[in-house]
Amino acid sequence: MTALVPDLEKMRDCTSCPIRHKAVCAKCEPDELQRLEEIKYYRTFAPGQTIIWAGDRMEFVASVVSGVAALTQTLEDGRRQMVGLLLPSDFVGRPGREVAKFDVTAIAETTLCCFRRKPFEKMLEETPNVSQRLLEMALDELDAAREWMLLLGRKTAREKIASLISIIARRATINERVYSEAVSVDLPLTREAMSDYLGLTLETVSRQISALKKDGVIGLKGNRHVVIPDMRLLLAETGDDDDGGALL
Amino acid sequence: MTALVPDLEKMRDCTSCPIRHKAVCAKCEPDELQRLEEIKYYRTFAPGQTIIWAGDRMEFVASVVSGVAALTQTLEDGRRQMVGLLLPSDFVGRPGREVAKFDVTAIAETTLCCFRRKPFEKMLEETPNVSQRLLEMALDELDAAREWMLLLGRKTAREKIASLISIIARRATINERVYSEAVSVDLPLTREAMSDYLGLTLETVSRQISALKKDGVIGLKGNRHVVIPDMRLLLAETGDDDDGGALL
DNA sequence: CGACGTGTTGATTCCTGTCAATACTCGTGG
DNA sequence: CCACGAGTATTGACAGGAATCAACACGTCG
Repeated sequence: MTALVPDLEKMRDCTSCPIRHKAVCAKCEPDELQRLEEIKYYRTFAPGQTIIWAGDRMEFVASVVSGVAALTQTLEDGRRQMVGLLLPSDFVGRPGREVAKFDVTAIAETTLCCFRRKPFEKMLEETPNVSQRLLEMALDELDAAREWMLLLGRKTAREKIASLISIIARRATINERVYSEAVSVDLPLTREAMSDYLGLTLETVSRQISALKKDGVIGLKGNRHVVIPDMRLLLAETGDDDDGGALL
Repeated sequence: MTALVPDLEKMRDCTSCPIRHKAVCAKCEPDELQRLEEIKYYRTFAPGQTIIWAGDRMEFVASVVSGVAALTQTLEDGRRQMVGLLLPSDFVGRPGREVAKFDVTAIAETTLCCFRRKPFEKMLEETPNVSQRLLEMALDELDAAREWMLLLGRKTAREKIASLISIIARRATINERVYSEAVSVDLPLTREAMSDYLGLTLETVSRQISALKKDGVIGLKGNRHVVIPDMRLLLAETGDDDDGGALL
């Protein structure tokens, strides 16, 4: 496991950062990177560890460098909904807000590149390359959130599962896009995390995964590894139109 | 009705615009406003009229000046989900995207202040006052979308209705915040539009409204007008914690 | 008046949640 | 080495809430 954790010492230098060209700093010039380096520090969280509690004062904003984290909300009686899945290069926190609105929890071991909030907000004002990149990212997030609203509001349990798997598969195979060939993917989520994400119970998640397996749409190798014999079969189960619905 | 429609001629001048201090132009200096005036034009849409179809080329982005519009998504078999409710000062369209991703439909008579897309994108790059304001608005929208995800994924039909009414009531009474006194509100939505927003059928919406009425949580004056004898009663039905859940 | 859009209410079905029992996986420690 | 336990996952029985199908009421406009 530790092999996947970045060497924090080496990463003081932004130029060798794995998310350099995708994160909020993507558009920065060398002198702007230097300013960022002055206000940044790294933190690593263990799986299951809470990064931020809703209601906490936000001392920093951050980029996810590696790992997976969840943005969740909870109703007073305990019902929980994941409202965002944070992957490497995603941004955490909301500039201009004092107090966190959502819980942030590490799902896998997760390393953040944190920026002290106040200086970062100052940079936002003075550095269009940062604010413009953040704007792009926020608009992308907004589109993703809206896609997810369709899933939560209108899709059946089976369609939700098929959508989730196809999204993960799609992201895992961005490069090797051989459409009709078998693809195999690791689910970075437990059944419970999936249920939080999809607005279902974990029992229903489990049942629908079993059903998709029984119907030959997917195969299972262990609990977290999925084999997709024919992506088109899976996409046909998502309820989206044939272009795959542009989900993420 | 026409009394509510702004006089388009008078509004060539941004300084007298009703949304001047809330829309994407809120932070602009006089010279920047002038640049905006050069690329803007007004359009008015009748209730029910489609403003943009998903898949259309986006020729413009816009601010809602008056009225109400809906951002919706549709599954191939016709299931529909509203993913945004656009009120005066809200922004329509996504800079940097060629093709619209969602349908935009006028619910009431709606006037837009449209900006030709290409020149607007150029301004975004050159005018931090615009891009920073748009960033703020996008982050607010993102928070609202995430609140809505909790509602769609985890709330019961009754809680959804109570949440919707309390949000509308809250927005309608921003100034006169006498908490325990009766409030009355107009719902700007049909039952069908509510069902699209809440991820329910219109029958369920109707039934739950009747149930809340029977339980004395709300009163009805005609179909579109709601009286709330005690806001705390209504808030207790939303499922949120007692602070009202910060929904919008 | 009749037609249409809108809204209400009823009967029934079925999908998903709930409660509960049972496997499986992976460490730890005897 | 195996037993034990905690965390995770599967499966079953059952109940309940919302969807579906259908009939009917209300208001407006021609």
